[in-house]
Order: sequence, then C-alpha cells, then structure tokens
Amino acid sequence: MKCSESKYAKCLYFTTNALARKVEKLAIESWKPVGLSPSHAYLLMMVIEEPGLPAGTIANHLQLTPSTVTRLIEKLEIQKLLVRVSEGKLSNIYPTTKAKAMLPDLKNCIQNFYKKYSEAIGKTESQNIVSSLNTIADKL
Amino acid sequence: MKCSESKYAKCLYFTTNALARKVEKLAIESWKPVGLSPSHAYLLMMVIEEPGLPAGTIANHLQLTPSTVTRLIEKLEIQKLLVRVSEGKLSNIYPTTKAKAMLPDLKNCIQNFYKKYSEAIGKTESQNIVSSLNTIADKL
DNA sequence: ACCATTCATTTGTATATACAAATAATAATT
DNA sequence: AATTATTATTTGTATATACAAATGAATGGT
Repeated sequence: MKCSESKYAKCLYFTTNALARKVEKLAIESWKPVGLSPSHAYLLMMVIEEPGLPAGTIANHLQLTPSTVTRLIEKLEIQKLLVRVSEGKLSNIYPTTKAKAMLPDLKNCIQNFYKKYSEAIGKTESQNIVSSLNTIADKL
Repeated sequence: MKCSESKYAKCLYFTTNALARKVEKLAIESWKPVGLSPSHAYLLMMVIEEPGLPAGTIANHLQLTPSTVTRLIEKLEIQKLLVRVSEGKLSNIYPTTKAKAMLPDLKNCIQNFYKKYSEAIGKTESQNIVSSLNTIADKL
C-alpha cells in the first residue's frame, strides 16, 4: 500500500514516520558494504573529517541525545574505529587509522545513497524537500 | 542547535530523521493525557472506528511491519483496550468498551496535536509539507 | 579554601521497531 | 485426497533511541 493511500496520510505524525522509515531502509542498504548502520556511519565520517570532536558537539550535529551518541561511540570503539580521549569533562573522539582507511568506502556509500534517492524522487525535488524539511524542523 | 545548522542539513537521511524525532516528541506530549504512545493511540483509534480489522490491514495503513503491529496490539490487549478474535488465519481486532469510552479523549489529543504543529509551522505550510512527504514516500 | 551550581558524559532502564524463523491456516497442484 | 505452496500472524532476537539518574569536572560565591 502506498503511503498516500493510508487512512492517516493527512497526518504529519504518520507521514514523517513513514518517510523516515523508508529513507532509513534505503540508507541501511547503502551502508551495508561497510557493515555500519547509517547513524554509525555518519558519526564516523564526522569524526574522520574533524578528529577530536567532543561527544556533545557530535550530538548537536546529529540532533541526537548525548546518551545515544555515547552508545554509538561505544560500539564504534569496540570495532576499533575510534577512541575516546578524556580532557576535563569533555570526551574527545578520534578516528583510528583503521577508520581513516575506510574513508573512501564511506564516501562511496554516501554517494550511492544520494544517487539512489535522487533517481527515485528527482534531483531538484529532493533538494526542495530537504530544504523544506529543515525549515519545518527548525520551527518545531 | 537548529537542524538547518547541522553539518548534515543537506542530507535526506539526516533531515527526515531529525524531523521525525521532533514530530514524535510533540506527539508523545500530545498523547500523554491518555497514557498512550502515538503509535498505540493511532492503532487504537483505527480499531475503534473500524472494529474487527485484521492485523495485516492495520499494518498496511500504519506502514508498519506485521511483527511491530503484533507487538503494539499485545500491549493494548494487556491494558484491556482491545481483543483479538482469530478467524481462520486472520486475527481480527476489536475495541473493548473501555477503549470506546476513551474515544472523545483520543480525539481531543489528536486535535491538540494538529493545533500544536499547525501553530508552529503554519496551516497551509503544514498541509503542503504533508502532501510532499506523501509524494516522496510513494516514490521510494 | 570550601561548597553549591552548572555542565558533559555515562549508565540503568525502557521503548518502538525490524528481520528472520516458526506456526498455522487456506489455496493450488498433482 | 495428499502434498506443496502461499498467506497471515506470532515469536525470538537484535537495534537505535530516549529519559532519568549518576558521575565527574569546572566554575562562582562566600
């Protein structure tokens, strides 16, 4: 059944969740080659590009709660992809060489993901939607 | 930090999730008076309005997997808000009188939810976004 | 110099969700 | 009629996420 055919297609709660789940699915598929969930992948890329970011900053950029970010980091630390370095009350996150070596693969995955959804919904359409999603999210 | 200020504000994965979480939060707030999570509330309303719906139909309309719907139903059954009636391989879901008595309160919550987000993002704007979300979700 | 407050992170716990496998019932094929 | 395939639901298990409470570190006031 198409989303728009659902009983609740007119409700923002329903539509945002339905879309988020579909996008999530596409993203999971896209990041399978590197064996990471999308959230883990985004976090990792962020840290590779800016080594030493404190956990809190990561949480802000990913719009996740600090506790969630701690959990994501824990897992990546177990996989030896990043390390925590305490500095006062901050916890600065650094990528390992293993992680840095993965960067090209990660970029490939994200590229692939963009390509998939751009093809499905159209390039300008997808840029438009992203910008209105931001506008709305900012207002809530 | 505003969503649009995030490093990943241009990525569909990020924006849909960020928005979904914000909407979820608003929804949770709105349904607190009846002590139900938004998903449970939507499922319940659906069944009150159309008693006897099979679980699969519910899953279709809510765009959730059958297993998730089973779990939601289980919980509402424990709370004596609905009952399962097996009919062949179908599992038809009926609201209890307790559930039916809650309908006005449920409608109140949903009303309140609509009001909150309409006020935050504007009435026409919210209608527009809902319709483009549907369009896009259908294409993915 | 101590204490209270604030701030960043982590832990304990709970939740919604999904996938894969199991079950159970109907339909189809031989 | 018996086996096979399909379909609807449920269970087992895993995951990302959040909230509230706990910890640990810095800061401000007296």
